[in-house]
Amino acid sequence: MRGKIANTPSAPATTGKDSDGVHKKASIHDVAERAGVSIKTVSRVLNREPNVSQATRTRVMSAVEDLSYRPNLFARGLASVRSFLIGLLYDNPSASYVAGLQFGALGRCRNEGYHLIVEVLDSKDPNLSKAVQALVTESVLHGVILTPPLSDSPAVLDALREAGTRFVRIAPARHIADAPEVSIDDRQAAHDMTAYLIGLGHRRIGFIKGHPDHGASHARFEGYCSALKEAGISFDESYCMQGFFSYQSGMEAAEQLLSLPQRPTAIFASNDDMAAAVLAVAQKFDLKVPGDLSVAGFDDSLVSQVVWPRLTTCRQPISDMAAAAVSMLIQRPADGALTIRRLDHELVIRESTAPPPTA
Amino acid sequence: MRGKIANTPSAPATTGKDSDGVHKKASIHDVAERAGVSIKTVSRVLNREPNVSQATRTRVMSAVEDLSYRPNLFARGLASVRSFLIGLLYDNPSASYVAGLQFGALGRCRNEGYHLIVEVLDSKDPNLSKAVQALVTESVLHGVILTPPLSDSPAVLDALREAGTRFVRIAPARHIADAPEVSIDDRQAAHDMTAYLIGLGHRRIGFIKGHPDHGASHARFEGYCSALKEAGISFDESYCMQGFFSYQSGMEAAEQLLSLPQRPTAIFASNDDMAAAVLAVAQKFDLKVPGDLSVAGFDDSLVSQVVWPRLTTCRQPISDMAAAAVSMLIQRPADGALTIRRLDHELVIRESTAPPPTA
DNA sequence: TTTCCTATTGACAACGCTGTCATCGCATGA
DNA sequence: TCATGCGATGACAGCGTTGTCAATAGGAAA
Repeated sequence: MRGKIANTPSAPATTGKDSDGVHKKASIHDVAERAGVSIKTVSRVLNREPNVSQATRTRVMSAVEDLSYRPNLFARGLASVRSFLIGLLYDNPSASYVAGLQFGALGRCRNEGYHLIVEVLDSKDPNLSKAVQALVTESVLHGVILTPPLSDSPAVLDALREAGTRFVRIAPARHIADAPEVSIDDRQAAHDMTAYLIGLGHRRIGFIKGHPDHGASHARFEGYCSALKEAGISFDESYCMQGFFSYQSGMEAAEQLLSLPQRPTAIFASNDDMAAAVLAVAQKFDLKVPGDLSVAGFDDSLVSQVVWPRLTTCRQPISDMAAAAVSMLIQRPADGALTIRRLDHELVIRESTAPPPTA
Repeated sequence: MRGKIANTPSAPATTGKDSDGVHKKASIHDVAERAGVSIKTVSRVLNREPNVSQATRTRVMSAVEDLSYRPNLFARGLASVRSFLIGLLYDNPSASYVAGLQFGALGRCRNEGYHLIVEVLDSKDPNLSKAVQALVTESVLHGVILTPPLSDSPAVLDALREAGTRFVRIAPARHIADAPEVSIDDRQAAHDMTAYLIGLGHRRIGFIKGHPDHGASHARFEGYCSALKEAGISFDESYCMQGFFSYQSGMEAAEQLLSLPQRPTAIFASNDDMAAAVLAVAQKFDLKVPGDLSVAGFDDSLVSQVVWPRLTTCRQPISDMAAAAVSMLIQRPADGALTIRRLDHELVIRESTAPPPTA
């Protein structure tokens, strides 16, 4: 306030401003002084520790309010084990997938007073484990969220264990003891979708597999097979193409499927991007969707609603999964060591599927 | 090494492992001891400070290597002004836009040894400025990157200035003195696209505006108008629809445009999502693209390649923009106070545009 | 030779918080 | 009445860095 005539009415607080008009941040000492207690008591209140009288508690809280005090993240992290920082590691799957995860994680983080630090890793990098190690030693994360295909990378997993950093794996391929994960039941979901197509009357159902490095790919394929089996339809290898979750790979697979002498009346692709590619190829083959060919995807990503006809797909609650992962990270391990969290999927029926042509 | 027979040959390092097999992190003291210098000298080497002899420098570096030491982010942030943490603030524009920005920012951060902390804000939130303030006081960010529509939010800008936090705005609507920004020339880009359509022979060109809160929206509209004017085509208000960057809004706008008695032969939408919607509506109206109707988008997002026909669009180097923003944040303000950084756009011609039908 | 500089290095105090342990006051039970 | 226990509080020492300032050595200048 020096050099200025302070004619402002006694403002909400007397947080000092320096000559630049920049707020000086209040520290725990300021709060303590204002509340007439020791800094330790302030710390107690802020961390909801027991053994503080209600009276002091309110007094401290109002001092906090007045000074708009927020504890310094760095100081906290340095002094205690808790760091309030969660890492989200990914290796560039589709934009919408990452964005969805991130959104869910952020929401939960905000509620809990945590922050999210994101990091891209290259799962093909030979120095992957070094990179992970560097990351966690440097920035003392409370825990990290692993997304596919990182969820199943031994290098990453080992590095994290070595460093003693907690982690949660999203949609991993394999279960690992003591490695918490959250996923949907991909097998069941793919089963449901296939069964739905069969229910429409389809018998020749093509399938485009996902990237072999992604755990979900295998599960989805199994689900497809089991539904066929259940309906007494014999499995035909030529109806199964290897895709890689990319639009491009979807096109190639679709070209082959639709060139078959007895072409399928329905194609189930392991994700929406590839399903969208099927749509494009169908147009090229002059096939009407869904009149001549039904197409189903997986993920319920933006793409599925942006193409025409809109895709029948399977919605997985990506945001909820990420939120759950954050919660698992935050909650102390003691609270019932629930290591596998499975969320519900949902079939989303749109215009790209219909009964097969009555030939 | 207590309680174990150390028969390993003198391994890369003697980083202690405790009984859980978890690496104890090396601190600057360990490095100092191993190199036979004081911690301050280690600090000097790590921060590339002058006045350290080459000999000690190498000695320290090899100790760092041996112990795979990485300085603790929190301690650094606490002790110095530099924090190595950059905030990316966004308010949920399209997934691909955010993902692109984030990717670019991450790459540059990694190179510079910085980390990225992401945060979602709600630009409609009346407590927005409080939220920003809380964020920056709490976590001592080196600087933040603002994405539209946050780039133009007075609440955010004021809160940041008040807190003395540096920021860079991505694609803001208005220039503000001393507020660094990075953008493309949206006006010119839209001009180019419109001119391209005119060049194909189109005279009735519909336009779908972007969200009015986004700065780029106005600039793109201006570019459209100026290109028309330049070609001597009179501006027709009924060919201009208000959109909001969403697929839904694109559909509504397209419905209206295509219902016009004299419908346009080309439609230029302010982003790809809306352009994709135009494609869908065109199909509903039984119009062939590009035979009966040309469609152009903006952004070169994934969507533009996933629809059929693929969209002619304008690529803006989103990743590069974010990377540039990071650089601007990191580089000291003294280094030539370059506050506006403008990157190049690029027209991407695909299958959704062609000469108008020869009626 | 002596003096002065400069390049190199180190000791030590922050930074803002939490953990540990000591202290105080008051109610309880013997 | 006095010891005992417990709830409430505070003093103080770190956490792992960087900033400040002092100390030392070796070379140039006088």
